[in-house]
Amino acid sequence: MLDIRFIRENPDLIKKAATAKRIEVDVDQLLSVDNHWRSATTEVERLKADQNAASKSIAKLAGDEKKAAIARMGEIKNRVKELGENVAELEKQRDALLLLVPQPADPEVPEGPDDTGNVEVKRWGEPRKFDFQPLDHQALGESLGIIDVERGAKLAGSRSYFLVGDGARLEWAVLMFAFNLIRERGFTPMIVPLLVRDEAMVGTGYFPGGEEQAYRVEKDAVNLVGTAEVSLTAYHMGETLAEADLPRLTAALSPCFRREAGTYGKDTRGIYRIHQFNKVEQVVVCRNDVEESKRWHLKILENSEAVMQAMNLPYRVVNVCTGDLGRGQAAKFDIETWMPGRNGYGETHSASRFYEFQARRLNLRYRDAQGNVKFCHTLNNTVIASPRVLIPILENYQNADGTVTIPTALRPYMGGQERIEKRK
RNA sequence: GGAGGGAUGGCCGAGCGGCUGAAGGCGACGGUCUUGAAAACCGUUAGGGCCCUCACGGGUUCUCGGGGGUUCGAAUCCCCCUCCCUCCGCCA
Repeated sequence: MLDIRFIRENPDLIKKAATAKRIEVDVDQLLSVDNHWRSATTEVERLKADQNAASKSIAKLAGDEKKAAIARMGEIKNRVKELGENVAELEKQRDALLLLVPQPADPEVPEGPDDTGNVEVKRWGEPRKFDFQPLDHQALGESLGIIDVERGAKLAGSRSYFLVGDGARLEWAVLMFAFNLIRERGFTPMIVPLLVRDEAMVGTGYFPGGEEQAYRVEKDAVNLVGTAEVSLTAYHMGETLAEADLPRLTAALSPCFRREAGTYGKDTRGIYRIHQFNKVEQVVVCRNDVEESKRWHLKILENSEAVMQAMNLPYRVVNVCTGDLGRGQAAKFDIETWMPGRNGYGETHSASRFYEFQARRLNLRYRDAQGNVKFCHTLNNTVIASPRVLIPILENYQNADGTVTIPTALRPYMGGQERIEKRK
């Protein structure tokens, strides 16, 4: 959410920013409703001031004089009520529109229509040259007996899967490796609620707009999170922190749930795009300082690069273009990892910075050294998301005999095991 | 799931229809005192919105868990919701 005052003063900037992001928003409608709301507010408040003053004087009166004064108040009361309802209605309309206004992309974000406009900014590692015909993760997983998509679909529908034996163990290994790494880098490990109220979804910017992507438990009016970002970022929702408490660095290991509505037929092979996965997520809540936000953005990107480097997986970093940014993101870097089965890079991480966008919605603030209350800045990035990351691991580490070598960084989490062989 | 009790400012805690945006205490900050500090004393100490102002600041309104209602007037009365506590039941 943006400051309405900023929007009032810079409507054209907001319109341009929305166009660049390919997000439809009626700024003129918002400002018109806002204008009506402001004049109506001024009017009601004038009336209420009269009312409050009269009430005070009534307290001092007695007898007939008091009765007469009270009788006179009836009319003003009705007008206040009527106008007050109007103000409340306008405010509701305004707030609904305000939630749709996007955070403008930062100047260094490339302009572009969709992910084809993303700009590669870094490349690490060399894609492996195979001297045999490599398999993709699906074929590998099937032949090794560690990924079972067919049975997943049987009882849970498409985009569901089982990990079996060393597949399940590899998943836990990669998650624990990442969870430990991020802890060593100063992030407090957390286990978080996965079913959250609408407040948390709205606060982090997923609602309104993302309702179709979330599983909802209607009976209890809660939603399954698509990422622990929601719970971690909303952790201090409604609080005013002390500046000394910032930055807050947290990380969670959690299941994530996504309906993937509107993606029928896309990425249907294997476990690339699925309804349920596990992820270690890192979240930063810092002071209201653009330069500091940018520094943290690079830091959380580096944290995740360290994970991929430790596993020696080739990847590239892309600066996500305007058209591919979400409503709240000022800038985003994706890490795309080399996946031989796709003969290309596939997204494995997404590092976002929001400035105040989420903090305003969450009413997440801090008191600075001068005693001023300000909105925090928030950022987040994937540390590891699995089983998607099993794709590059299996595909890059496969051997001619059909086995898969386990990356050395993960072996301590698999009892020292060095390779995955066909399950007996 | 059933029966009760509760939610007040940074914290503790009083108030239980008008004199209360809120006593008192603690904490924090500023000052007096002191070579310095402590103690003592004095003072300051919530947030949001709207209007005026270049600004300093001023006016006004809202906020005592959240929403609605009663009333000329609500922290105080009524209803709904959320959360916390106690007891009973069920259960990983």
